[in-house]
Order: sequence, then structure tokens, then C-alpha cells
Amino acid sequence: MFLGTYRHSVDAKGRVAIPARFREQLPTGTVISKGAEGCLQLYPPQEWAGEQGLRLGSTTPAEERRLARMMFGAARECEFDGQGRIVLSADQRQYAGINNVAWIVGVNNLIEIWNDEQWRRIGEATPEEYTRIQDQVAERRRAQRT
Amino acid sequence: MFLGTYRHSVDAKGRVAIPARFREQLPTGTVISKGAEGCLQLYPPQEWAGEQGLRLGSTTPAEERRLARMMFGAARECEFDGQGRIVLSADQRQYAGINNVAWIVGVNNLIEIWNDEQWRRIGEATPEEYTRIQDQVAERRRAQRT
DNA sequence: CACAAAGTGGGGAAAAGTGGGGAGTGTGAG
DNA sequence: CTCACACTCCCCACTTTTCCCCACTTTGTG
Repeated sequence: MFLGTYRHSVDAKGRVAIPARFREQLPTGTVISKGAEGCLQLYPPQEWAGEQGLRLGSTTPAEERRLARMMFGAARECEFDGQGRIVLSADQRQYAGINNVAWIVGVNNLIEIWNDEQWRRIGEATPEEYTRIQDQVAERRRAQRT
Repeated sequence: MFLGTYRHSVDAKGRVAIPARFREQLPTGTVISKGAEGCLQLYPPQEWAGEQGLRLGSTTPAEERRLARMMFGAARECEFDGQGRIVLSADQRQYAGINNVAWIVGVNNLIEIWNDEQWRRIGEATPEEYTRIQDQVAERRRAQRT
């Protein structure tokens, strides 16, 4: 279980330190890829396995081909250096709009990496917003259950 | 598992370096052929075997006959030189529209090779596009499950 | 306050990618 | 039959990138 928000610096080589609390829970085979709303996501192996159903073959429909290319093309296996850092590729940094600072956020089953500005928008919600969103999700779930 | 996107140059002799990460996972018997949307595809032996269901016979429907001819007719076994490069034939380069630059993309179970312009269209999606397509496929799959 | 752990930054060796020369092979024309 | 040309493949040399290691700073803890 990944919890908490950390603000780490990204150096000129594109390296970011993953918080030690998270690293302890990340076995080899962890994958980083692009996520929704312009963040990057770290999938522990068991979470990534769920995404593997997407395969290319002569019978794969066009939509899935497109998604597979984007998803896997943007992904890389995480390789930690001696100091517990991973390298964000130029492509990944551009997608997420990350320069010198990254916010690393534990979101229960996976980890997200955000740029400064975007994370402020999401993380600094007012109590009113927070309440509203919680109610919204509760409503949706109630609707789906029927 | 093949992950990531690499931009490599194609020299005057039609040679492209296959990224070392991919090469390690490619035993002899790897096949290169034409793929959908104008890309070239590298099949590791076990994946190529999966396509062998496509066979010609007196009962094969016309469409499958067409596909089989194109796929197998265009296919060649990959041969790596001492520097880990393969040669793209003039025919293959023309099909994929490749001149001096090729994008080599790992798509989970196989590898694709794209020209500059086409890959930009597919790979460099904005966060909004990416989010939309992800949701679309998820929705489709949810619908199919019922 | 001291020690340990975590994060940050940079230098250098090793690996990966790029480009070109030249030997070997095959084909076609003289 | 021989020679010239084209093509392929192998090898070497150079450039760029990656990654591994060391050292310093900062933060947290006993």
C-alpha cells in the first residue's frame, strides 16, 4: 500500500529518487508508463500483470492497437541505481511536463509522478471541493450497482 | 516483454540498430514482416508461431488468403550484424516510408518499426487524447464482459 | 547533539549507436 | 570466358549515451 506525497528534485540527467518507503515495496519488474491526466504511473509487477492482456496479433482491433502502442511504447521497466533513483526518459518528462521538480504520490495500489503545477491543482483541494467529489463518486457507485 | 520507444537512424545501406534491451530478448528465428497502419513488425519465434494458424488450403476464405500472402510473402528472418543491426530491404523501407530515421517501439509481445511522421501521430498523444483512448478501451472491454 | 538514513550532484568507465572502408560473392555485359 | 559493376556482409573506428560509483548535503531519530 502506497501512501503520502513527496516533493523530490529531478537532476539534469532526468533522475528522481523514489521515496524509501515506496522503494521497499517495489520488487524488480516494476514498470513506469504514462497515465491519465498527464501524470506518470509506477506499476508494481502484480498491478502491471493486469495490463498485459493487451497483445498485438493479426486479429487485434484498431482501437486496441492504438492503445497498446501508446501504452507499451511509453513504458519502461524501472531500474534503480545505487541511490534508489530511476531515470525519467526525455519523452516521459515532456509528457508529464516535469523539469526540476517532481511530486511523487502514493495512490493505494500504485505510485504517480506529477509536475509542480498540476499537482497543486489536484492536491490542494478545498474542503468544499473534497466533499463534493466524494459525494459524486458515491452517487456514481450507487447508480452502477443497480 | 518489449517496452519503450527508441529513435534510431537508418544509414545509406538501410541498416538500423535494434535497441540492446530488445536484442537480448530476441533469439535467432525472429521474423520481420509488414504490419497494420504501415509499420514493420518483428516477431520473436514464439509469437510468430502464433500466426501460423493462418494457412492456405482449399477451405481458406478469400480474405485470409490475401492476408496470408501479404504477411508471409513480406516476411524475412532477421539477421543481426556484429553491431546488433538489421538490414531493411528497399521494399520494406518503401512500405513503411522510412528514410533516415526509424522509431523502434516495444509493444508488449512484439516490436514495431515506424517512420518519423507516422509515429509522431500515434505516439505523441496529448494527455487528453491518451486519457480518452484509455477510457474508451476500458469501456469496450467492460461491455464485452457482460 | 550525534549518528544514521535519505536525498542530491557530478565525474568517469563502459556500453550502445553510427558511419564508412574493403573483402567476398554473384550477376550481367562485352 | 573474362571483366566490370553492384550488392552484401564483416570489420574497424569514432561519437554519444548510459550507468555505476563516490562524495556531499539534508533530514530525521535516539
